[in-house]
Amino acid sequence: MITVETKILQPKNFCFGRCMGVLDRGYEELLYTLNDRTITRCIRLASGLAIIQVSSNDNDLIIKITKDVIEREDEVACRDYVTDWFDINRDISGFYNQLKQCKQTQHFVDQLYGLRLMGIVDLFEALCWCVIGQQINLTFAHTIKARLVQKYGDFIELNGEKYHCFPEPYVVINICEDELKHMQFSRQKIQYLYNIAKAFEDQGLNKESLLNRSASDQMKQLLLIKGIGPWTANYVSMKSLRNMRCIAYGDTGLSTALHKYFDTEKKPNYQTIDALFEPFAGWEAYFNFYLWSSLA
DNA sequence: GGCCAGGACTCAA
DNA sequence: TTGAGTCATGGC
Repeated sequence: MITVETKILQPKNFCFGRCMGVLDRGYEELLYTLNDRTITRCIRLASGLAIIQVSSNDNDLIIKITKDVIEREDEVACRDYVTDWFDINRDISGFYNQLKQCKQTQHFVDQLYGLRLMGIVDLFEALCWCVIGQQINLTFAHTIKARLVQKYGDFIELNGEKYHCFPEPYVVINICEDELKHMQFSRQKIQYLYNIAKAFEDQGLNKESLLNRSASDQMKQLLLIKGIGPWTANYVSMKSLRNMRCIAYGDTGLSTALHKYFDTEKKPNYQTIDALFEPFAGWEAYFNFYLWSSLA
């Protein structure tokens, strides 16, 4: 194993610590570890698995890459990964301008300054994570995800520590149902996970082809999979496909935040939500994300 | 013990 | 197209 270091210039309106905070919510999590202002995780490159350790100084994000062999394209791929993960290449000053116009939420600009819409780069992982988290509490959702990752996710070791990736679709398809039941996945969730994995393996679903389609086509494509409903399609569009015009309608956290800041009903309907999001046209996903983050 | 949780599905009317 | 029932288990 060898290690090389590369850097990304931090954009304006960026705060590494705040971004890290989103990842550090006290849940059991095998897909990354946080310590000493560094995030470490395993990622899957075209040339194999790599470990990246992301930290920051005043001007840059610093990425240490550890891998058996590191070519030039691996460095580029790692920088691309982190750029996507932290949503680096987006100028969010337009969002902040809108936020300042809204008296109920203008304090977010200070409270959450520099926070980026942290992504889930791997589309398959994003979809599975949504299904796992549907209608169960997040603590338990993390627990059963960790069981799946620990048993079936590829990993590499660094300093005696294992770093896992989320399992690939062909792996998930071949896990027997009893094993998933034993991990306490419900029958419904098991079928939904199989459906997603089959869409990737048998029907050629992948992130690159989806990104070549319009946002509404992306939604239609995702909703064809049994187990993917409006909430999941919007969440994944926001976190993985990076469509900034998504709202997680029906989300309990979103309802809680809107009730808190705008005195809506406890579960506001579509019309109410759309009206409140209207000033944030083009930044709906960020507004949604900031509303979530403000509750943490 | 009861209600709720980062929902989505089926089925009836 | 809308509403009730179902899934399924941990956290509080």
